Amino acid sequence: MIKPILFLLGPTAVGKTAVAISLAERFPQLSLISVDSAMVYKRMNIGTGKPDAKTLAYAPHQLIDIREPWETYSAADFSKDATQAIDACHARGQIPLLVGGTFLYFRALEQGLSHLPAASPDVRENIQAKASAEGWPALHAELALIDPNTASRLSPQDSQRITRALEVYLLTGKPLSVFLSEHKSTAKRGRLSGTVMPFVLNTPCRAQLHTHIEQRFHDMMRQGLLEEVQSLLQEPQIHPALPSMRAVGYRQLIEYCQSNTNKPTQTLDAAVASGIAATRQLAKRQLTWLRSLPDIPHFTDKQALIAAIQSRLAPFLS
RNA sequence: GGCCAGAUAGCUCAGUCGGUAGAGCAAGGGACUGAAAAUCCCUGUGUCGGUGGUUCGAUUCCACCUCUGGCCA
Repeated sequence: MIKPILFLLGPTAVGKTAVAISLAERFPQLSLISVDSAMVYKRMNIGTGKPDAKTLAYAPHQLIDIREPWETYSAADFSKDATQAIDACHARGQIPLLVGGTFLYFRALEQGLSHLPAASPDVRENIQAKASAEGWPALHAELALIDPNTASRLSPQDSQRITRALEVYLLTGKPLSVFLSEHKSTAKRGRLSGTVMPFVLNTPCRAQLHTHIEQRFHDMMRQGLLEEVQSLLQEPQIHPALPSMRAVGYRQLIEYCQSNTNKPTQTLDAAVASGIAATRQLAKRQLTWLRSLPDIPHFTDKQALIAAIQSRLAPFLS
């Protein structure tokens, strides 16, 4: 008996959520699971394009609102949570539909991750401190001594990956590249208990996506995105360096709020414009992921996509 | 109407003491293993406002014109 696992992926602002919700309305057997690194955060609603409370009430999404904004979430957390959610879903006799635009999460879920140590805030803090004193190239050089393989594929400026590679070594005494090659040799794929059926919702053309992005950002502003950001900033545990606060739109409005408290160095219009640009850049990176993913059926029309998913699903809907 | 300052990449501007030009941002392509809405790599031909003049050669100097700001009437 095949257990289907639907994937619906696509760039931001193409309307994935709308498709997922209309499928969920049509087929009660479907159960939605969000694949989104920003929607996991509570109280980050408008800027993440999260469905509103009313929608979530009749089309519940799992893996939304599962973290505080000052907490972290990771591809590994997602992989574990999503696997669990999928299994639970199958156990109830439902079909999971995973929707989102965080491609690393999809990949981690489908291909698995190496057995690496979890992030350590202390270690990262030390690395960060050293970097601000000596610069990233110095740490890159240090990495080259302990893990030349990893160092050679990283830019001397790639703060995030240099941090991670050093962290893995400091925590285990083993180079990251060794972990990665072990994973490759054991090739533990297919730990997902089910058959992945992926679909892509794409835009007919880039210009149209850009238009949607711009309109959507203005809609978010009308819905009170600035107020949402301001009220998040009120919370004592929240500060701009958090991963959650670096999310597209939030980061730019935070910069505006902060420049504004000291001296008005930036206009709100400028902040909005740079938020829109950041969203376009996100979409561009997502499109790069999509191009690297072979053989997934693409749709630019929502109705056609819904019909395709429906027919793929037909054998499983009794 | 007069005077002054501008007009150079999609935007903001730099520059060429005359040898056809370059930054930031935007944009495009790519990478991606516990922060991924993150982090990083690569990509710069544009009637240098228009028309004439000087010159071997003008985006650069000169004249006129057009447009935009500012000041004076």
